[in-house]
Amino acid sequence: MASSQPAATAVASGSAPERKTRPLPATGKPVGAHPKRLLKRAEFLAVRRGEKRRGRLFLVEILDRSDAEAPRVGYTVTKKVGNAVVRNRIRRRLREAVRTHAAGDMEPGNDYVIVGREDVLTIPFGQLKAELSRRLRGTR
RNA sequence: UCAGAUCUCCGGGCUGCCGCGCAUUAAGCGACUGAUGUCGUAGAGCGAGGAAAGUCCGGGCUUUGCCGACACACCCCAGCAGGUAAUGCCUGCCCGCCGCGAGGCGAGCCACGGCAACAGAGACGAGCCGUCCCAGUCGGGACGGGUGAAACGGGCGACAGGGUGGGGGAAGCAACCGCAAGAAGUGCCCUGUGACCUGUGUCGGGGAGGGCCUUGGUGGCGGGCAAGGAGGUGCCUGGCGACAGGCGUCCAAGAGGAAUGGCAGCCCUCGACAGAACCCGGCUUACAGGGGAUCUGGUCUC
Repeated sequence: MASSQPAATAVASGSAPERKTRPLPATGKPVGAHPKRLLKRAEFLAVRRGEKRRGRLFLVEILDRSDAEAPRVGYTVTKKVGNAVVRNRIRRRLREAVRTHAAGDMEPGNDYVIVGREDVLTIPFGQLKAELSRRLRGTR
């Protein structure tokens, strides 16, 4: 399964590529804008047919829409990971990580669905950003 | 000072940067439009809870039904009196049980049926032993004894069915209304000899279409929807109290697959349960830690 893949442990040890596609300004201010969202159930179901990249923190599904429009992203947090407060916090952390860091790593014409797992709640935000950015680029 | 009871309040704070939702601006800036304007942007403002939860009760509101009356069915409630828009909620009192106490708990109508281990002669209807009295035969009565939770006197609201009294039409914001779009097809049945009209029936009244099967769809925009209301609070008046009345004063989340977040720094007691979804009133359940008031029991000192 995903948790047994060496990629997950590579991130935990900090040896993964740390190149930032959107360098932070000298002041350390986070920047960026939210990408377009996926909202409808049919859209989520469509993305399930695409490429799946499993990981310790989340599962990423990617579907190429074969057009040049801006990338879109949807978030899924199942009830299995916790109550409403926990699910809200996981989704918000993922959204913030995408906005401040990983949005530039998404390809135009693609739809992304990020399924958050429980560890998103506790991992340091820097690791979350790096892992998310790396998984969206597809780097192993 | 310790232990406890009841009621009540709070439930991380501050600063900076970035981000989100809502409304707003003597129309600041930009774009579009013939135009009222629309969109973007920029400022200042506001932005989850005491339980927002469970969805267990009660209402508002909406629709359904052409309406009204009565009966039945179904569901709910059950000491007495009161409060409330209303309740299964709240208050007072009575009764029962628990606690030294402050207090706490109660599923508390009626009659009938049923049940009671072990022990015990005998357990819901009878009677063992002893004494005494009447009768002086059968027998009847009183007191005492042993067993037991309970023995002519009760118990059983986590035993069952029944009755009485009181209350209730149903479905729910994915209700519902408007706009746009889509679909409105085919066959059968009943119908002015009255089909149909809330679960059923009857009566009065209304009344021209009503129903079944099949097919498609589960969707878009706006309203409902938030400056709120049976609202909180202070004082006064009435009341034991719940509460009511009067005067003053304070309350600006409003999404729509769903905003209230992320990071950094500092501080403390190091942060529990937990996320508004039409709106209120209750109940129940979850909860780290802390504050206040009143009261009870003990201990110490004077």
